[in-house]
Amino acid sequence: MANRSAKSGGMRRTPRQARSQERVKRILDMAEKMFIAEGYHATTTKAIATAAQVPIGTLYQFFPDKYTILKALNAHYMALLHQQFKDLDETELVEMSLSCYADWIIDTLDQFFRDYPGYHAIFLQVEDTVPGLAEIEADSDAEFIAEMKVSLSKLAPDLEDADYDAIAFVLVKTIGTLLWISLSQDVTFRQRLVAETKRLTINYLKSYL
Amino acid sequence: MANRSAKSGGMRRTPRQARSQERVKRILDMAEKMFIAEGYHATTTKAIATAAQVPIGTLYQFFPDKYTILKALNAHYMALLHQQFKDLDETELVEMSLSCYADWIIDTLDQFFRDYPGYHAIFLQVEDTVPGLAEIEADSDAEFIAEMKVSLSKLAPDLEDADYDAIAFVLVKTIGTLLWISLSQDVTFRQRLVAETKRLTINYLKSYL
DNA sequence: AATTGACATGAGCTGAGCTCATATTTTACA
DNA sequence: TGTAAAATATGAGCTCAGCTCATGTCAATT
Repeated sequence: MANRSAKSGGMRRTPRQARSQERVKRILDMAEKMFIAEGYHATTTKAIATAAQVPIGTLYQFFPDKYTILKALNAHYMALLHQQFKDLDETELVEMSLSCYADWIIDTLDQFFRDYPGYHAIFLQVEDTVPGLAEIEADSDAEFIAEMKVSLSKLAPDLEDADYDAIAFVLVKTIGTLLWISLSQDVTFRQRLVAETKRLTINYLKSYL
Repeated sequence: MANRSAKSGGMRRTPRQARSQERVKRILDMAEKMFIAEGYHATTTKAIATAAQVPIGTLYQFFPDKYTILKALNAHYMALLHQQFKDLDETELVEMSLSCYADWIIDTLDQFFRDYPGYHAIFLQVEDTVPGLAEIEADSDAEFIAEMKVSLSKLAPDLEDADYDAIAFVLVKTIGTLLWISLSQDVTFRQRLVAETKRLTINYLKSYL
């Protein structure tokens, strides 16, 4: 795994000596393994320190808090992902069609998720701050999806059942996400996002007619 | 506010007597206020109990844990949202165009968010399990958006700057969300979702040409 | 060899979530 | 109305996770 000790994001003290750099690396590696295996919340800082063969005090000498360990892992994964996308800027972009560009972006992200399953394993659990809340929200979405399926089959017949499943799933998740995010934007951009959500939705639906 | 005491989702004991129902209502009302004002994590169960003028033991007699209080609030909001959508099924759906349907769905959700700002206030903070992580992820997305903006302006000139901003924002968030969610689905549906993401993206982009 | 600053250590502090033994109130029914 | 059973009430205090800090050891620089 790549050298992480150079990263200074939020760290309390940057390890200068070789031995402490080694220790920081061990802490991060063990934390990653344990977050994947047991989950972020179930993994205690004491357990990380023990697994990394480091006293708890040493861990806190470098990391001000438990969060920062997770943030360091996130930064690491994000750097890996950025690396994947750098490749395009190098090649000739101009000759590419929009379709190709879209394909390339999506395939690259999809590939990243498959290459680094630890990213999903860790941050899926982190999302679930409140044990069971994510599941409940998924159930709630499932209801909306089921309702939209019925509406779609009336508004646009002649499609396969699997199509309605896919379309309703995509729309519920997409619309929900975009409008949710729009709430954190300033008014102007917020209204634009609502308009864009409609545009996105309508053009997607039209492609099925 | 609507009667919540009837909800039994995850509650340890269903209050039968009027006095305890009143207390449960007070707990939920105070919890909601405090979650909005101070945030979920910063609000302690002791503080909720004190504000609701109820001993801590009483709170835990009805709610097995702090999470369940939040889940009850979520269920309440989701019920309100479902209520909004029920209206459509009543009216004649068949005569509606797909465009109208999309508009209606999006406007309704947008209106819900405006009608109940507490929902966003509470669950935005809950998302931020790890203080600052959401911000970091937003920053990371901002980088991707900036890069995509450059690519788009090369692939599809003749658009306003604000257009590139909106398109890149929408695509980064949408593609990221859909592919992320797809990881939790079974293989068949997962592949379908990747295909749908491409379809969604391409049709949206084409609408700008 | 000495001085300075980086590094090491783990007992123990803090405070949040939650329990449980005991007391009181309400309900059910003869 | 009396009484047994069930529901409700209570808060001191337990557990345990995150984190601190006083006291030391080691490494680098002169």
